[in-house]
Parts: sequence; C-alpha cells; structure tokens
Amino acid sequence: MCPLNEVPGFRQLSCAERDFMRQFKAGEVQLAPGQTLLQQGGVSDSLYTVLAGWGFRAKTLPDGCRQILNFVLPGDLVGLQSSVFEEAQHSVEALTKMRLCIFPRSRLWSLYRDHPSLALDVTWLAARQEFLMDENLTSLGCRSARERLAFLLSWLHHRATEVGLAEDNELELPLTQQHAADALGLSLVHTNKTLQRMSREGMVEWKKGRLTIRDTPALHATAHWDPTRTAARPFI
Amino acid sequence: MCPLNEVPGFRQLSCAERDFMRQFKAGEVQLAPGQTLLQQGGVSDSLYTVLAGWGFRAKTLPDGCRQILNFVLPGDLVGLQSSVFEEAQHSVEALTKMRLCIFPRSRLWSLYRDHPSLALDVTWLAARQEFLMDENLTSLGCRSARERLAFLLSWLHHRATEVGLAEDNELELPLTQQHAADALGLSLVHTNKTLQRMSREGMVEWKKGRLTIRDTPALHATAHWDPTRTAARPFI
DNA sequence: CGTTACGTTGAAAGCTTTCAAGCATCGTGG
DNA sequence: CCACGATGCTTGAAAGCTTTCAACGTAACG
Repeated sequence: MCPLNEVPGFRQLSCAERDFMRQFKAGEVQLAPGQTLLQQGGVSDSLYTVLAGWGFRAKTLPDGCRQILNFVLPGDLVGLQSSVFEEAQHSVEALTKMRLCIFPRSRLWSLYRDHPSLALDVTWLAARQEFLMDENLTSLGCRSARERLAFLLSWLHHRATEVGLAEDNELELPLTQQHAADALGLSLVHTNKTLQRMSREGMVEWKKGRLTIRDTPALHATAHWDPTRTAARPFI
Repeated sequence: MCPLNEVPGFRQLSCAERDFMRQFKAGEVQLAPGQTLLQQGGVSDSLYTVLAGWGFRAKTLPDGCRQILNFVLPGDLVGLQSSVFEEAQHSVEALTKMRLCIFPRSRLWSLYRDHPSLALDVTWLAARQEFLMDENLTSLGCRSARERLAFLLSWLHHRATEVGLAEDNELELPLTQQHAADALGLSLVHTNKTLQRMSREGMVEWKKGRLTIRDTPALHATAHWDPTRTAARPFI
C-alpha cells in the first residue's frame, strides 16, 4: 500500500486503478542522501514515483556548471523523459534518504491501453511539471538574485506544504546553499550574501537545514508570489 | 487532411487514428502576426496543434517583464497546460501568419479512452516539451550572453530544419532582437551588441528576418551544442 | 512626409562573479 | 580525548559582464 494515499490533496484511486497499480509496480528503491537515481547520459528502463524524501533533477554542462532543474518531492513522477530519449538528459540525485516506487517502462503501454484515467494522470503530471519549469525559467530570466531567492523559498515552502512536509512557517530544508545557487543560476557567494541580507531584514531564517519564514507577506511580495491554486492532484 | 503528414520526421498515423483525429478536430484558426491565441489569465477550452507558422509562448510579470518560454513551430501541441489550470498561465502569440488545428478539450478524454496510442503521443510531446525547457533553463542558468545567443540560434536552426523550414544554413527568422532578448533573459541592448560581435567574427548573419549560419562549427562550439537525436516524432 | 517599429551606439551605473581566505561543525582515527 | 580532513558557511575586495539611460539612424507605411 502506498503511503501517499493518506495525504490529502492527492486524488483517490478507484479499486480497479489500485489493483492495476499494484501489478504495474515492480518494486521499490531506497536511496541514501547524495546517491543518484539516474545519471545524465545513462539509460534506464524505469519510471519512478517518489514515495518519501527530497531529491533534485539537474543537468551538468561539459564545463562543469550544474543547473538544478527542479526539486522532486513525494508524489512526483520521475523519468518520463526517458520514454522520449534513449539516454537520460539529466541526473536525479537524492538530498535526503529517499524511497521510490519502480515502474518498468515496458508496462507503460498497458497502462495507457487499459487505464486511460491513469494515462490522463500521467499527462496531468507532465503538464504540471512544465508549468513548474515555466515559473522557474521566468524567475531566472526576469528577476534579481533577491527576488529569485524569495521565489525559491516560497516555492519550496508551498510544495512542502502540499505534501505535508511543513508545519506552518517552518520546514526541514535538506539543501546546501550551493544547491540553491545552482537552482537559481547564481554564484554561491552571492547567494550567501543575499540570504544573509534577507535574514537580517527578518524575512526568513535558514539555519542548519531548517527554514523559518518570519515575514510571509514580505517574502511573497519580493517573490512576486502569485498563489495559483490547482485542481486536486493525481498521482500514480 | 493535415499538411504535416508529408513532412518526414513525423510518425505515420494508422487509418483508425486518422479517422479519429478527423472527428477530434473541431476546426482551424488563422492568426495574423502579433495576434494572440491564448492570453495569460484567460480561459480556453481548446488544445491546438500548429499546422503552419511561428509563434511563441510567454509569461509576463506584473512589473511588465516578459519571459519567452519557448518558440512554437509546426507540429507543436499548444494548450495542454490548461487541462491542469483553470486560467492560462502564459500567453501564446503568433510571429508569422499561423494556422492551427483546434481540438476541444472536452473530447480529450475520448482520445485517451479510445486511442491509447495517440494518448501516448500526447505524453511524448509533453515530455519533449519538458526537455526543451530543461535545455533552456540550463542555458539561462549556466551560460554567458554570447553562449546563450549561440545556443538559441543553433536551437532555432535545428528545430526549423526538423520541420522543413530551413534550407541548409539559412532560414527565415521571424523574430525581432527584442524577442531573442526576452527569450534569453538579456537586455535588448546587450543582445544587439553580442549579436553584432558574433556577426563581425563571421559566425552568423541575421539581417532582415533572415538568419545565415556562416561558421557552424564555431557556432556549435560556443553554444556547447550537443546534437541529441530523438526517436521518430509523433504529432496529433 | 510624419509616424512607428526596429536596429545601433556610447558611456555610466550596478549587480554578480571571481578570487582568496578564514571560520565552524562534524565524523574519524590516532 | 584531541588532532585532522572534509564539507559547508562567511567575508572583503577587485574585476567583469549586463543593464540602464539617452540618442540617433533607418526602413516601412499610410
């Protein structure tokens, strides 16, 4: 049984769907922090759903520069892109201990054939993923370092809340400042200085892997945060 | 009948699929250059496939900054995100005269139910779209203005070639430098100067809406271009 | 022929990066 | 128990890439 069934915000599956998912599932993986699930350039014949833990998707350029594409949290589908490309075009790495559900890609076709409702869910997740990327890209293209950071923190808080990983204005953030910098396209030094300034101003506090939002209105204002609501979320 | 059937590189549909697509289709739209198909914040109950012409997807921030998310070319599916969100989170605008196929979103379910192969195609397109976004984000996060521009031009040339809109090293580029700047997260002035430098160096020439690539190796080198090939492309 | 949209220039201002250390925390081994 | 290496966070200053500001040039168009 899936631990995500109990989290509010996820769509409830029918019995038939649940039965199918049980046989669609091929097992589970556990990852330790820092371990990689997918290696850029490698091949994988599986899809995954995150059951627990934090991770991130990233691309590394030949010159060594790493861009974090987004963070993956419970309920996220990982590896759909590999159905399009032979080789993975990005890596996926664990930030905390992670637990994932494995689905053989070879069975994806039967999911589409026999359970169109689940197929639609997959598409839903893909479209949502694209929306996340849109937001992110806009952040990099249009905003200053300070705004980007505010946006990232708002975003992470929002996503963590969705899956029950945040209490109010506080949450466990298992990233280093380097991760934040790589996600925002900023240097580590500048990220650090910007963060400190926001901290001095009493906006947020990020110490020892724990983020506390002290002034939500101010944070959202500098992030240009637009609380977009989404429909009930499916997961597979 | 669809003009894209003849373009090599697109998957061939079966008879049954073609029959379904014919009744799935609800009509066509024509757009003049500059017209918008979707307005950010507006609602639309349709999906579209581009049949001809260039356009772009963009997001505009409250402060007026516009980020071009990507360019849409023939074969691209537009509006899938609206199945997730009530309001469109981005706009779509025509760069040239455009012709699009209209599909009512209300019929999307029947596509998934009765034609899983087409549903898989939709997912394929969504995953590919995500890949494009990944590349783009990495460009903004990791590269200098010069590299980004080289990348954009390589990219546009590549995509135009895929759909038969480029002859060798030359193609019609219906964008202004402002568009390029907005896509790359750069200022117009800097984009212009960077472009001129590349031009002086004999790498490319972009005059009057026509792009000529004079030194492909140099362009690809500064773009860190990695010729990733994809499997045969579906379209709906 | 005035207007408008787009491209071009030069210079100053500014945000970010790079470079170079220094500090703190933590787990490990002597 | 303490030294030591590793990882991550802090700082200060200089260098650099980009932006902003302000005009000017040009081609297309009614």
